[in-house]
Amino acid sequence: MIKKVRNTTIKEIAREAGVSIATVSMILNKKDVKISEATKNKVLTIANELNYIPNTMARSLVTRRTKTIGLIMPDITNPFFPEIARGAEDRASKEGYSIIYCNTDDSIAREEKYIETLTEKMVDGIVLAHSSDREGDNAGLVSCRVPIVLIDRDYDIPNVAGKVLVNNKSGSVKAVEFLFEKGYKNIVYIAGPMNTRTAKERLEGYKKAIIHKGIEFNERLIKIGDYKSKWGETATREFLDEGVLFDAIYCGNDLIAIGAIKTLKAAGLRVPQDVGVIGFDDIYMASMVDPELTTIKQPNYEMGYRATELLISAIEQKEKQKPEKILLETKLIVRKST
Amino acid sequence: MIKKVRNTTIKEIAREAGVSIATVSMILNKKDVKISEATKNKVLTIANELNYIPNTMARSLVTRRTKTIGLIMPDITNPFFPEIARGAEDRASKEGYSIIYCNTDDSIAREEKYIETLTEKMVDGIVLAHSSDREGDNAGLVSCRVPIVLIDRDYDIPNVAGKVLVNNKSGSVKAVEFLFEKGYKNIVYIAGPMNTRTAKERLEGYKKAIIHKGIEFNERLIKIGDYKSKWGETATREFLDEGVLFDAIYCGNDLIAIGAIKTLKAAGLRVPQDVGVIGFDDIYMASMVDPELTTIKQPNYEMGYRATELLISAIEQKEKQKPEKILLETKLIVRKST
DNA sequence: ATGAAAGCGCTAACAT
DNA sequence: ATGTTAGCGCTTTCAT
Repeated sequence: MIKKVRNTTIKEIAREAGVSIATVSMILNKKDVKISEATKNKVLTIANELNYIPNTMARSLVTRRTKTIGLIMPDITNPFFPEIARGAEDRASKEGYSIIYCNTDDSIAREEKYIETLTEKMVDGIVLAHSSDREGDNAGLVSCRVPIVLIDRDYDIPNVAGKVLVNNKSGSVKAVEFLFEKGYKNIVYIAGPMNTRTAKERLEGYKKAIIHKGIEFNERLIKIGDYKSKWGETATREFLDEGVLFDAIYCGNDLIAIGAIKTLKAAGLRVPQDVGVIGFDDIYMASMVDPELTTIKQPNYEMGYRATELLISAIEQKEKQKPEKILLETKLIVRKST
Repeated sequence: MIKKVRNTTIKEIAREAGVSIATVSMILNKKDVKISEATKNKVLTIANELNYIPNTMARSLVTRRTKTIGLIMPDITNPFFPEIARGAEDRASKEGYSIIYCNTDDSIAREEKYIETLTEKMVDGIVLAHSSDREGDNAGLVSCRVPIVLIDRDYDIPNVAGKVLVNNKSGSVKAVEFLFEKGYKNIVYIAGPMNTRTAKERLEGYKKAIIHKGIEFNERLIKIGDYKSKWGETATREFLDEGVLFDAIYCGNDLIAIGAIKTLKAAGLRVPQDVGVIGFDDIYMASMVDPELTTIKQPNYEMGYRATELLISAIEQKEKQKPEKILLETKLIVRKST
């Protein structure tokens, strides 16, 4: 192996300065409760001259902390995650923490393997970001011995130190109200699968908004399926075939919206002139794929940032506190051409 | 601080098995040159029962290796990098390495800070991915004591263990030949800044391709500017105003292409019916922003993957070898609607 | 105000 | 085939 040049050690500094290693250690760690200015300066100068860099391994071995955090997510290549990752890294580096990042492709096996690896590497905590709801099957997490902060998920495991969630309900309200403001009168909703928390909350928001507008809720106005563009196509087709009166579609997520637009255009309808479409900017970050599309954007950067913040505070807390839950608001990103 | 549950140690295993810690260590590290099957099994069983997880800190302290790699890039949020990061992580985890990732925003100061942090954390090597060419100013890198693999850059520093580059010239040839195949006859080129290696190589490729087609190269056919969409707009405007005869534009990168298309459309020209446009899928990953756009895509995933591979081999090599240089080919991604 | 010494958990050379 | 031992570089009581 390529030999690594050996670093200066506190031992060398101690010898050079004519003091003990304990003294050097105290000074370098600013625990200089009772150290004379003279020796302090001497040691600091020498450390600087010798270009001293502390050996984190040695330190971690005794302190049992590494100032490293694990970030587990399905796939950094999915446009949903880079912002989360960036937010996490920004917050972490601010506090001197580093981030080890891991892609699981949503595989439980890989997740468990990573949790073990991260444990070996002695990370101080883990930020966990999933793409989809997934209940149960958290064996790996449950046995994990460091604090965990969940992003966009709301179930309980023993070591959750916090959760950072998105206010899906208020996001839905924003979307529907935007369509009303734009002058659309009859807004239908294509929802995702109701076994997911997000879909439930988004539906609630839709209902709330139309009822608030004085419109009676009617089952015919919504269609429940999955978060795929194919479903957006199908559902839109069904609305058209059933002769449901609508001039705008609110979509449970961006994939559904993409499908809906496709069907509308195929049917000779113009978007947004004939039919308004808006969706939750969810999986594929439609705002990036089509900067012209109006969407409800999730605060991904902030999620990563706040989650990491929560985690660090849990790590550094003297006492274990009850898990904190942060609810972040979405942002309406308006189609430029409207 | 929240107390971390203490792990099983080899000492405990040794006591339990009635052997010495050295024996346990050897067995667990598969350096079991001369260990009886009996004790080997006994130790392995006990280790398993006790749910033993090695303490990487302690190991690293003596081996001086952490099985961790640093990945330094400008910004994971820039669509150019997630694929690189994913490629790197895939290759790394295959070999049991973890990746610490760092965003520099192309700031030298941040880069140097990260190199110091990574050194403290004792990473075994660094993969460095810049967004743009940047000559000189490599103080931080030069003094770095672990092997470095450069992505998409070709300058020399003492500890480069390798470079993974893109074949820009052949990529240009591909782009121009594609336009010829599509029936376009007069292809002009809007280039980026000639102080960058990429721009130089791409221009060479353009020249080679049109000369190969039997067309005489003429300075009026190219315009040199920068890698921005504004420049794409301006240059296209100039071509039109000067009355240069063209039916296709090859753009030095995707931003330029976006600008070019904008100007063409404003001038009432249809793309690709009236004018063909193709660009190098460079900074903003046009293929993602507009899946319909034909582009020359850089092999980003592969860059990350191969760079990490090179790095690992450099790390594990007994002898230092001369830096390896890998040249990767681009891929033509054809507009779906053509 | 400073030093001595124990030990974090492990590897590796050397004994036996 | 297995055990003994000396560190790796640092933090942290406990003395002085």
